[in-house]
Order: sequence, then structure tokens, then C-alpha cells
Amino acid sequence: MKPYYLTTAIDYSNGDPHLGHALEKVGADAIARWHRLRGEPVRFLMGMDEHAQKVLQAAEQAGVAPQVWVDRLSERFDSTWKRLHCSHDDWIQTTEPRHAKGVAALIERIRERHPDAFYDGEYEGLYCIGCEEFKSGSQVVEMRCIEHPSRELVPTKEQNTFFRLSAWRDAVLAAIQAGQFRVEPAIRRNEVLRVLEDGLLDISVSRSRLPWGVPFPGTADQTVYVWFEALMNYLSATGFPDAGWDEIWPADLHVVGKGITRFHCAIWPAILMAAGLPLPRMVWAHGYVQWGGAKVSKSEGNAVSLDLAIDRHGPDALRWFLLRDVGFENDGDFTFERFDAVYDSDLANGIGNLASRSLAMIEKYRAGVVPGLLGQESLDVAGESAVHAYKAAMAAIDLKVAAQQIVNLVTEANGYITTSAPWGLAKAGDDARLDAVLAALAHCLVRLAVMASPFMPEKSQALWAALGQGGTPEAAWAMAAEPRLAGVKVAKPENLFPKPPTP
RNA sequence: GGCUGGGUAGUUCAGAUGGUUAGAACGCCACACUCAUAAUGUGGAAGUCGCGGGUUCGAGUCCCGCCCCAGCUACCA
Repeated sequence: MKPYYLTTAIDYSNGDPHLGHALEKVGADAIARWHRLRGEPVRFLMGMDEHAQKVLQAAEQAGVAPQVWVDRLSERFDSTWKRLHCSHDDWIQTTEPRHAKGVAALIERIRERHPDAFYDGEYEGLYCIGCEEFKSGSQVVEMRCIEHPSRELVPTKEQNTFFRLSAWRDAVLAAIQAGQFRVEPAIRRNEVLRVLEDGLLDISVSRSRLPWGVPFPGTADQTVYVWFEALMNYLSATGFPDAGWDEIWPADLHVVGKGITRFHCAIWPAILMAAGLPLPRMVWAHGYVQWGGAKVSKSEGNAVSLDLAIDRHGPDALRWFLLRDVGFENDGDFTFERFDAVYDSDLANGIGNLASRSLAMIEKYRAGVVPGLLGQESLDVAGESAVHAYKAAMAAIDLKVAAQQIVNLVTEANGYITTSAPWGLAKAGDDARLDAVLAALAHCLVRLAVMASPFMPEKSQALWAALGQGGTPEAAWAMAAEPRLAGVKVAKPENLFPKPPTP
């Protein structure tokens, strides 16, 4: 069975991982975990983009060889994502031999099928002597490079290879319109459609001055231009062109930042079409994390320390906050003030306290053994509908709404406890009612553990274990659909989400 | 400039096809409860729905104009 293959963007090896990167990884991870929860095989790729000029400069500044530099950063990013409980099962660096091999094979495959897909042309751009590279866009202010404002940019021509992007415009446009190649959310799709409707120009895809890169097949001194090559990581990670790659490809989902949608939604599908390969099924472009309303980025120099944010309340809490409050669709804001508020309300006072009080009552009134099911309580009905709504939201990659279902169910459960007042039933000796209430609470907790697992794997695992369940909540969707806990021995865990002492 | 979105309670946001007193969460105030991480529940205060016109019996929801914010605008991952 072909796995659900999803990827995140590969990150530039020229700085530390920050909150913006984290949102993407954690969001993709929640989606990966959701598919595993449904029992699907999943393949989940992350990695590093290492062939940029900036990377060389960063290595030089650090005084180490480029490969040493990128390996160091690769380790740093990978371990950060693992610390955030990301469950990727492949990690690609674009300096790996398998990537160079995949890129070369893909370009050759395009040449075989469409000999005129590539042609020699002249690229003309503004060249900065200081940076030793071409500059454009926001790097150019008043005809000068922002890094070297004392020097004039020199209009320079160089001979290199062009990709006939324009030839695939109609086909890419049609694929998006037909829904065969989905671009989500809609705001991003509209942008891409507009770009395509305006037409595409051919693009230069090689550089002659950069030895740090993948050699362009059939040329003596050219390397593949970095972002053209970077896109191909999704394919080279499947093992392409070696046997077995087509058991993984096409990708089901590319998760990317909104800033790079055009590359993924116009150029990447054109490359694949030229090669006669199937298109990815979906590109999801998330919004950006802002810091107190301002852009967070390495270039702005205000990147919040990711380690600091993780240390605040632990990795699961940060995952929860990013996906539930910052959001995976629109831009969102990160402040410690809000992070603390959401932690207290959703996690400590919400799920954590609900688990605590429910399990404490099962222990106190029934020696920790979940009573048998006596009938359907109102809380069971609420649980079923929460699971239903959650499922629909996850399938639509609406992580915020999915998380909302968890919060809603917690609220339902707290209200149910107040209404049914188990302590009163115990005092009155109404054992039948008390059994029903305690069973319903246990079922509710199981549902919560399962639903929370894509968001907070570690904490939901702890809750799962407290409910006397073996293994992990992964692939345990059946328990959410129909909890079976009669006779199971539960144990109240330590506080799932301890509250820091208030000063 | 062009194109997309958006401007709704202190804050973050919901509000298909126009229709009773505009909703939720967090925060705030009061009360209740005691199983629980001083947690939870109930009630309450809180909004000229960006501005100005228009259509309509009736508009946050449609039309026109304007203001403000964000994004995209091709080789910036």
C-alpha cells in the first residue's frame, strides 16, 4: 500500500531554527500523526536546503568548511524537531549523494521526453561584486545591494540553461482548476491562479559561478540553480531513480510557507509534467508566526529563541499553542502572555484538571476500576459528536477547528460533572448512577487522549497509560469511536500540565 | 499602480443563500459547588459589526464611494 507521503519545506542552512519553522514542522507532524491514527502507513520527510550562496558565506564567517557547517546545522534542526516530537521518518540534506543523483536523473528524464525543455540562453541580472552573486527583489535598493551599499550593482550577462516553464502554464492551470492538483487554503490558490493567468516566463535554472551545488548534467561548469534543485528533494528522497521510488511518489501533501507557494504550485508541477511524473496531490501553504504583531524572521533579527519557547511549558504545550491559537492557515501572533493564558486555560485547568478530577473519583469511589457501561450518558453523546467534528476538521487540515473540538469536549465534561455531582451520588449510595457517570468520564478521557495525540503526543501518551491502556494512542482511532474500558484499572497520573507557581 | 484577502465586545475570532433582543473563547465582576492542579459550574457587565451613502418592509450580511491593515506582483525557500 502506498504510504501517505507528506513533506515540509527544507530550511536554509544559514541560521538557527525559529518559531516560524516550528509552526510548519509541528503542523505537518500533526497531519502525519492524524493519518497514522487512522491506521494509514505514512512517510514523512523533512530536511535541509544547503546549496545557497548564503550558506557558503555563513560557513566562511564561522570559519569552517561548508560541509561541516551544513552538517552541523542539519543536526541542530533535526534535533530541534525531534525535541518537538516530530515524527519524520526521513531527513534529507541536499548535499547528500542521493539528492544529486535524483536531480541529475530528473533533468535527464525531462531531456529524454522533451528535448526542447531546456535551452541555452543568456541571463542578465544585477551582479554584486561584494556578494559575488546576482541580486534582485528586496535585496536591491536604489540599484545597490543592501549588503554592500557602497558598491554599484553591475548589470551582468551570463550564459546558462533555461527551463521552458511557459510551455506548461496551461496544463498546470488546468490541473489546479480541475482539483487534480489542490492548492490550499483558498487564498493561496487564488494567488497562484492569478500568477498563472498572467502567464509564465521561462526561467534560468543554472549558474556558472557557483561550484557549491549539483552539477547540471550535460554542461561543463554549470550547477543547478539552487531553488530549482531544492524543489526536487521531495522526489530524490523517494530514492528516485532507483527501484521503489514510485511506491512512494507522488507526494500526497507538501506543507510549505505561504512565501514559497509559487515555486511549489507553478514551477514544481511544470517540472514534473515535463518529466512525465504524477503531480503531488496537494500543497498546503500555512501563514506566518508573528511576534507581538511583527514579522519573525532571521533577517529581521527578532527571532524568538525556540528553545526558550519550548522550555516555557514543554514541547507539547508549544505544539498545542502554535496549532490551536496561532493557527495553521492565517498569520498568527505569538506572545508569551498569550501562550501562558492558553496553557492555563486549555491545558492546566482544562484537560489536565479534567483528567485529574475524573481519575481521582474513579479511584476514590471504585478503587480505580472503570465500571461497566450501563447506557448512553449525555457525555457519551457529546463525545461522539466531538469525535465526528474533529474527524471532519482534521481531514480538511483545519487544525484549529479540530483542536477546538477537544476544548469543547472538556467543557462538556466539566459541565456534566457539575450536573451529575458524583460526590452527591456517592453520599446517597446511588451506585447505579455513579457507575454510569464514572464510566462516561473514563470514555471521555479516552476520546480526548486519542484526539489530542496528533497535537500532544507525549501528554496524550501519559493520559493513555493512566487509563490503563498499553502501547500508544496511535492507530487507536477505534477507541475514540467506541471506547471500551469496562473493568480496566486506571491510575491518576502526576499532573499532566503542572501550573507554574504564580509569583 | 494592479490583484487577493481582511477591518465585528479589552483580546483572539465565529457569523452559507439579507430576517426575532449580533455569538464564542480568554480576561473582568458576583454567586454556587467541593471530585480536582484555589481547579470547575452558573449568572452578569462589555460591541455606533472601519467611515459615508444607497437598495429593501428589513443589512454585519447586497450595491457604490472612501479610509486603514496584510499578502502576492516571476528567478527573494
